[in-house]
Amino acid sequence: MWEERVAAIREHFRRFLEDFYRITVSPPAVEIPPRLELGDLAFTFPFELAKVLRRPPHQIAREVTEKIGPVPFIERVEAAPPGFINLYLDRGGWFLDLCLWLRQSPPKPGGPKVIVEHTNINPNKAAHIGHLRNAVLGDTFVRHLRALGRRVEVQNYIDNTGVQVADVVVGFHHLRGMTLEQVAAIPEPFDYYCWDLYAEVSEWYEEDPGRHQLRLQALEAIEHGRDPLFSLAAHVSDRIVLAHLKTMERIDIRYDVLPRESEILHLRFWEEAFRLLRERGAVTLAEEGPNKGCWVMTLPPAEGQPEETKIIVRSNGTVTYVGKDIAYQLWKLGLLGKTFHYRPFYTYADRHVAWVTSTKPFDGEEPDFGNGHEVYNVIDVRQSYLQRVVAQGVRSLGYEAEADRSIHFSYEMVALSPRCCQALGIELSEEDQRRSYVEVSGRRGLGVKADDLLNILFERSLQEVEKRQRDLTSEQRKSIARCIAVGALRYFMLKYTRNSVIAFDFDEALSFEGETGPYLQYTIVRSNNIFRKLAERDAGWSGKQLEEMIGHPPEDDRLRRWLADDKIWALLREVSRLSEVTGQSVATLELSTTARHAFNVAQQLNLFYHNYHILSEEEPERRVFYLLVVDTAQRGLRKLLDLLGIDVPERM
RNA sequence: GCGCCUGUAGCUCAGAAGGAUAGAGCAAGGGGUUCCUAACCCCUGUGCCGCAGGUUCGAGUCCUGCCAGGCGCACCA
Repeated sequence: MWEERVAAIREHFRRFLEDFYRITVSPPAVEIPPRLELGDLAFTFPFELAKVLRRPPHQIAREVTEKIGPVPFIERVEAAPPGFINLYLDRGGWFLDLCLWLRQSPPKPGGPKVIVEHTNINPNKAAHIGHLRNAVLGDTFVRHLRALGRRVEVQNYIDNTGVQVADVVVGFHHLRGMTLEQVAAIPEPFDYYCWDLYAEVSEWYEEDPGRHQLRLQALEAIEHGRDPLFSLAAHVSDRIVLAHLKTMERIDIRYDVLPRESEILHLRFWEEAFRLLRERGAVTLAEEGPNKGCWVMTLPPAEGQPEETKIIVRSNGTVTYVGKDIAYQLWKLGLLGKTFHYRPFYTYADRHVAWVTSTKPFDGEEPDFGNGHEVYNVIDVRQSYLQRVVAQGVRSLGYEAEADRSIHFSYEMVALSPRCCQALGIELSEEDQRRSYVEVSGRRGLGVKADDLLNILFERSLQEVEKRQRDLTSEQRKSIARCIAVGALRYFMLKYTRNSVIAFDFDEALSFEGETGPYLQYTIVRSNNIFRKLAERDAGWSGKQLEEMIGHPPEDDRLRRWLADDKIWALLREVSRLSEVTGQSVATLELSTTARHAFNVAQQLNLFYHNYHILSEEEPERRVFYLLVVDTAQRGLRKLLDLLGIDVPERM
């Protein structure tokens, strides 16, 4: 509700300025004053107008406030030195509109399809905290888009034929000498087993670099379907993908489709893309120089820089990673002219199905994936260069608009703080000790596994729940603890801006106090108890009283008087910014904006809870008003938590 | 060498598209529960906003230079 209203106010001022001063201006920028005494909105245009009109800003501000007359949604307008114009909202009308707005049902999905690709973990080891950041950002972004009524498809790309899987296959076959049957008999958690094996293989290679030959052989066997390595690779990657899906399901993250490298290969996506690239001159065969014999793409030169070229096809005829990625990106945009078949891979607890790509038609109805109007790739910042190359590939085929709609949702990595390394018993080199953080490395087995972190969070929250909820069953307490663990984790991953490196620290990640997920959950649980107690104590309470007050507010000026209380108004105004803030989050891909806003609302609601004792309020109408304030704030906060993927338990 | 990012309180981080007195959380110290859950609330202190110039009525925010740190720039994925 915020943006339309503010737009109307700005437009009102724009018209006034044009009529009154006979000038042409765009709607003036509006901001929120630093303190509530200074109003709810503020203009600074008098400072700019001062130059044009050659008059002091404060004089202009005073003149405008005197002459503007009634402004929609605004109760009064004041000029403040040295030239601000402060607007005070009509609190009563704003509040009632907010109550109604929060009762609207969410928009139905429609319009052009948006594809969001996230998670993309190599299927050769357990997921770690870095992957959690990716998945949480991606999933939260998806929730934001859906809340805006966008039609969203969630993809999780699986590189099941790459070196990382090959390395684990080498580990099983050559290092361990295990057969497929023996590997299949390894008990869960299989992804943990592979985590260790992967690190072991990496070390084994280093002892004798000649062993890298085995990796190449494995890659070749996997690509050409030669057993036993091919079946081993399929077993490893399928089983680990399943483990990843289950890990992510623990934090309420689901996927629609898993496009796999193996099908991209077998359906010859690259060959088709290569044909297009050659036909349209996007890649050229280098006849001379160091790249002789390679097909290269030229990147537009940065100003004053020499032209850059990127090798797409090696001189031995094999395609590079970027090349394959361009083919895949073209498919996502519906520009390849080829597509996959699909079969169900995993059914979630809520019956939602994650499909996986296939080369053969499915015996039943196949969904239609890909062909997105807009594509977001959630990948960490280290891939920025390659993502630029991919977009350039699309662009050089002549798809300018599609390249612009190929968006890299980049974010910084999760690293390990020195304290965290100590806690994990990791010995650091002298070089690493000097750093403020150490990069997570699957190859070195350096990292915190996602499931381990979730398990610790669960245990910690269970301890807290057990302290407080003695009368609940063990199952109920566990369910609450799970909910809290998810809230803590997701908020932790979202509270930082995306280009801030998270130096992972157990103390911070496991905190349930202050700016944390559990604080947000607790705020709702506690305020919700007011309504529960009310229902227990007051037989006449049905909740209808709230609707009654919205539909028929007191006819005298009581509502006005109640809302004159800045402590209450501050809370309600903050809640009313919901759509503006989340819109900002989507526009800037900065989801921490939503997270922090939710925290602000929670802080204000806690303050209100603390300062006003609602159930013992004796004046009945005022009590209903207080209840409506709590209800409104709670609805707003719940919407925000939905966007963050944080559920709220009944008690905690 | 080139490109991108970061530098704000003891620590971890926010700082609306330049605006009014630079904020949160944690940590430290003190206080609050016969009451709707103390996973809460209140009080207390700390800032050459990396440094130096510039643009502007106004700069933590924009520009230039420098310093420090991180990441990227393969016929690896």
